[in-house]
Amino acid sequence: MSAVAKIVEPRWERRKDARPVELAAAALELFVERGFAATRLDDVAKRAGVSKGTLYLYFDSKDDLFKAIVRDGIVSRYLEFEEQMRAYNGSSANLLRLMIKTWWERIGATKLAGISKLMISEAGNFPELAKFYHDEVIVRGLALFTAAIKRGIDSGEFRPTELVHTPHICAAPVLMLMLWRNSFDLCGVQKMNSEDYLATHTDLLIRGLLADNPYAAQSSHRVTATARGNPSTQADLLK
Amino acid sequence: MSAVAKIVEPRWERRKDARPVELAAAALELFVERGFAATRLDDVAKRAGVSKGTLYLYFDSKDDLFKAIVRDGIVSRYLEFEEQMRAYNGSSANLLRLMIKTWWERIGATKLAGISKLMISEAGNFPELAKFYHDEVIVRGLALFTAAIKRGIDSGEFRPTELVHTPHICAAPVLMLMLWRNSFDLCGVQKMNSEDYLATHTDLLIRGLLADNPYAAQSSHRVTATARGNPSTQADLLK
DNA sequence: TATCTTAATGACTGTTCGGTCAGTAATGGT
DNA sequence: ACCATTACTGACCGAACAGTCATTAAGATA
Repeated sequence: MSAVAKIVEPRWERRKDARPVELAAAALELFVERGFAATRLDDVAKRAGVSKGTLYLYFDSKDDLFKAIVRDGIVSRYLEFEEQMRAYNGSSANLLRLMIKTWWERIGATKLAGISKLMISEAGNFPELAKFYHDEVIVRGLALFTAAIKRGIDSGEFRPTELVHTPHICAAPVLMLMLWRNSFDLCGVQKMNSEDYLATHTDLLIRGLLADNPYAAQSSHRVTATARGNPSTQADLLK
Repeated sequence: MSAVAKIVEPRWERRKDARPVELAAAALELFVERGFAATRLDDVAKRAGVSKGTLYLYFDSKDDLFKAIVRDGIVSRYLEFEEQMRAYNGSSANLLRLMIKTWWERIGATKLAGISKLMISEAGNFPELAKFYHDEVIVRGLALFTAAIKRGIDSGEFRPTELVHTPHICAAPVLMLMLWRNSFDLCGVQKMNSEDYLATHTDLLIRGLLADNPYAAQSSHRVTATARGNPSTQADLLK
């Protein structure tokens, strides 16, 4: 009919390497939005730009897809993270700031944050996976906080504190923010300002931990005064 | 056949009033355990001791059942709670302690705590319900914390603090504990000690909030020393 | 250009589960 | 004791969806 040369688009491309990660990314998004059971694999495939059959070339089952997302979603990033924290040699208060900041930037603010919502929602249906996540993600994360606090206590910067639950308390507000952004934040409710929220948390936390000798009191003032995003302080954080 | 008088058990009883609450209770348990979509209404009915048909006499649909649970699960308890907090006239630190303690006893430690997990999981699928929950439960709860903190600041007991996010930080660890007990706690992981966890949280929080003048410093010491379940302090909490 | 390998498709199947309704029996009234 | 009312049952239906597989075509090889 037309004299114009017809560019024939191929109906699909072969992209053996890219498919699994694209499928996992699409699945994570939908699982977090709708929940595991309520997500249809046809929709996952569609979002990844393939057919459902393709999904089954790379994952054995819906469960397998879920497990794959959790298993290699977070664990991989830990080694580097742990090393970085161990190498830090500023004050313990600033180490805590750095940890929370880094956690937020590398995980909390990304799509990966949805995994924590997923695990909480589905722990009952995947007990062995929940155990894995607990041991490999939660416990290791808490250990970092424990080490940082202990470091502060040993140096006299922090007052002696119970070390079993305090790390949980350090993490809880960050986790809640991650959950919030994947639930209420989506639905017509005014959004949370992550930066201010975390600054408030960190200030309150450090103030709660500091020993109250004259030196600490001075330090406490400095921390409070510079907490709300003072650039020089922010720069200091990265060593 | 037998000479023994046969007691004929009725196959079922008419209990028009009890059914809805029993069904809602059974549904809440299963929704929290397995998630909304993964829960079969046959199982809900079975756990409530009725058939699926009966469920549909009292609830229009699965969605309706879910909404009913959320709507009249928590809201009803608020008036009394709010009044109690308004009437309190001890120190603001102890008001905060009382709030957290009461929240935990009345909701956190009960089956109702599961509702928060449910709402977080299902917010994406029920946006209007999430909005309702946000406005009627979360905002009102945060308002109580806001009022308590403001009270402390006005009296000079607490240092001046940002009031938008701080209430969230007060609530986050309690909420996390509620979530934890309905997810990881179930699955082979060592259980959290709620009492100690909350004591640690409260101590840290109050220490973070207190103004650091001589009086506050003294008070701060007292708080830390008596925090871990000192009976006299615990008794004082109830006015 | 012809041939071969295999990534990708999408129609199909079996099952699960939300929702319905005709029938049954518990109970209150007379 | 009989009837009228209605709470409750459970077999049934149809839609939705996880998982399969025979077929198609992209693109590598020579």
